[in-house]
Amino acid sequence: MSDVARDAGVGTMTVSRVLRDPLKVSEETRQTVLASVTKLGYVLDETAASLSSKRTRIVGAVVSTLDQSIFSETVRGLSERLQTKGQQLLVATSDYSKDKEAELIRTIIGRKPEALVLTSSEHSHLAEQLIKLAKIPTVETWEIPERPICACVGFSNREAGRSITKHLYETGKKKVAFLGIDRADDTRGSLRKSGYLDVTSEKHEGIIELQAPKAGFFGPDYGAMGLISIIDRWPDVDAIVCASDAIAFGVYCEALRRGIRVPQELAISGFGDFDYAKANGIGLTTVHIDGEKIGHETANLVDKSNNGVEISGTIIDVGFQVIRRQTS
Amino acid sequence: MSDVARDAGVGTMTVSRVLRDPLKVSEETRQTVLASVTKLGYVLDETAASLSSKRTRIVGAVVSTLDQSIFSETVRGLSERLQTKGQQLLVATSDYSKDKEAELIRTIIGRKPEALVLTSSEHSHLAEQLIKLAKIPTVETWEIPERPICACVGFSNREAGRSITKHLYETGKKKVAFLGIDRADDTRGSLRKSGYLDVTSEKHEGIIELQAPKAGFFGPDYGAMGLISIIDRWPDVDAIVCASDAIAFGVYCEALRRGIRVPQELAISGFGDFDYAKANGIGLTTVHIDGEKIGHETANLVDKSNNGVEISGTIIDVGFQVIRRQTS
DNA sequence: TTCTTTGATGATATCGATACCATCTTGTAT
DNA sequence: ATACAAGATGGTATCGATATCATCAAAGAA
Repeated sequence: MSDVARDAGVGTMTVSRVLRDPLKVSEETRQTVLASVTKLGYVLDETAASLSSKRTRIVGAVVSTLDQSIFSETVRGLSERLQTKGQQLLVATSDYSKDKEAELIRTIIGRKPEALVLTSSEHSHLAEQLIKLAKIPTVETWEIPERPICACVGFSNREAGRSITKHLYETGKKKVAFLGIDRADDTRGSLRKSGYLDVTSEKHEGIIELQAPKAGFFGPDYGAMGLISIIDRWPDVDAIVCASDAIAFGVYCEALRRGIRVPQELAISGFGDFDYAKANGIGLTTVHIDGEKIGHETANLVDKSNNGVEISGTIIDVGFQVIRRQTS
Repeated sequence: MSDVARDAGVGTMTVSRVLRDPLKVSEETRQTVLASVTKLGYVLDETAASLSSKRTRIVGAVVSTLDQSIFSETVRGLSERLQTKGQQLLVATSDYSKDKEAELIRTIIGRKPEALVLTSSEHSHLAEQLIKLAKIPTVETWEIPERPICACVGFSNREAGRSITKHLYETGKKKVAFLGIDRADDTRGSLRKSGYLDVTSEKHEGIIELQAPKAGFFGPDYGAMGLISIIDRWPDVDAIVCASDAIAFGVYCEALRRGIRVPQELAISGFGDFDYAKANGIGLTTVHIDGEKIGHETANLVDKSNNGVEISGTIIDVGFQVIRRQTS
């Protein structure tokens, strides 16, 4: 920066102002300085700026996974909107592990982010402690926790589970099963299951929870496998609530292969409403979640917080929507 | 840090060593210091550390999109492996725009990343200039550019386009069309088209390139729309090479709805081999790319570069694989 | 015994920007 | 003509770690 200052014949503070707060500098000086900046190809060092100003302009995010489109829409929405506010996103993936999440949070806190975004709603004790100690505004997403750490943007996974299950019963189905993946630290998944149980409680039609991910195994594989198990154990099941669209997709494809008529013989519902579920895809009955909106609302909260607004306690419910398509 | 030093009764340098290079400190002192660290909940300030040591431990990545699983696997593989080396990933999405990419590169360079990863293979002049001036080791991915900026990890999209087109002809198809999306700055997509043209050149069966993304329009929608256009213009087309799995997916679903028999009446091929294309999904004939491997190899290169190895000129070809499934 | 080596530790300058305060000019009100 | 406000600019301490060099003790070699 002092090179630029020398070249332009001004002090470093003036250069700094031109780049950060141009209106505080006279039009003439500004032009001279900008000329030197481009001439020398100077790029401001944000590392030094962060240290000095105590504004890092970094927002940290720990997401469970980026593989399924489910969170990547949120990440995109978030990142996109943060960029317009001059903030940047530091992303890490926890693979649905609370311990890994805590470790990542520690690392990220070292960067002194101005906010932290999490896609999980339950955290290890260590993680919560770290966040509190660092006093970083935090937004939990994709669920509304009973006792949020700070703010949250999400919806009730349990209520969503209830709604979609009710829907299947309302179409006249009698034996509705649930198919999910049993991941130790995936609270949202089990909340959806709870929702299913709320509705089906006494009847207890059938629940299959496949073991946690095997290497090289994907949503559709679990769906195919799950359908086989269910038919095997409860031949009279006539509808399946799946914990995700990816699983539902597998169930649907396997049903097609076996010549099972959907939805006449078997109704299928998913969760998330990804692109392939939509009308021009397989036409899957599912629960629509606006992942991008979650990202946008989160970015708005972060921005508010940066402007000095206390966001702790804020709860934004983006809701969900049961969408009936051809599989029910 | 001086708080910790005081609490432990040592100098700040000793605390710094305990955290960065524990072997340089005696066992006893190390324990005392670590005790103070946990007691005070101290987390090292990476911002200050970066400024002082000139090692930011940040790697920047500008990806075209995170929506389609296509790049997110790469991002995951990259991020995962970088984390084990103590590096963190700063991600930004360019939405397939060269100008936006250049702008993002400028912002990221301000963070003084130790390496830069790009998913596009063609860049604006400004972007290349910035990278060269900043002298940041850069890895271009998902293609092997004719004249790489520095290093690259990818494969030949054109060759892949050729292979999949050949495959369709070899199954006995006579009229093979191409269906893609016309995005101004998507070089990889047009390389695949070139590959198709290499094989089909004189016959020129038919090419449909739909207009660039409309809001709320997704891969499957383009596929459905594209199939209709193709049938309309060239009723005798008996195979379609799609520029992506998402498009192929839309074509397949639309074909099902119209009662067109796949592959007897119409063969369909995709590109990418996403989860839903696999055996337990729709069983799509496609070109398999190991996105995660691209991420891993890229991380390895970045690591080498950090250890002083000059990576400029390195070309890693991860290849591709035509996979025949039920749609051809 | 003396000299050298090795390991552990500390003092201090430094990284590159910005916060804060001081200075100086110019314009306007009295 | 004087006083004062407002705008433009610069000097310097500072953010919190680390690089570098200095110091000192203990161990081993001559």
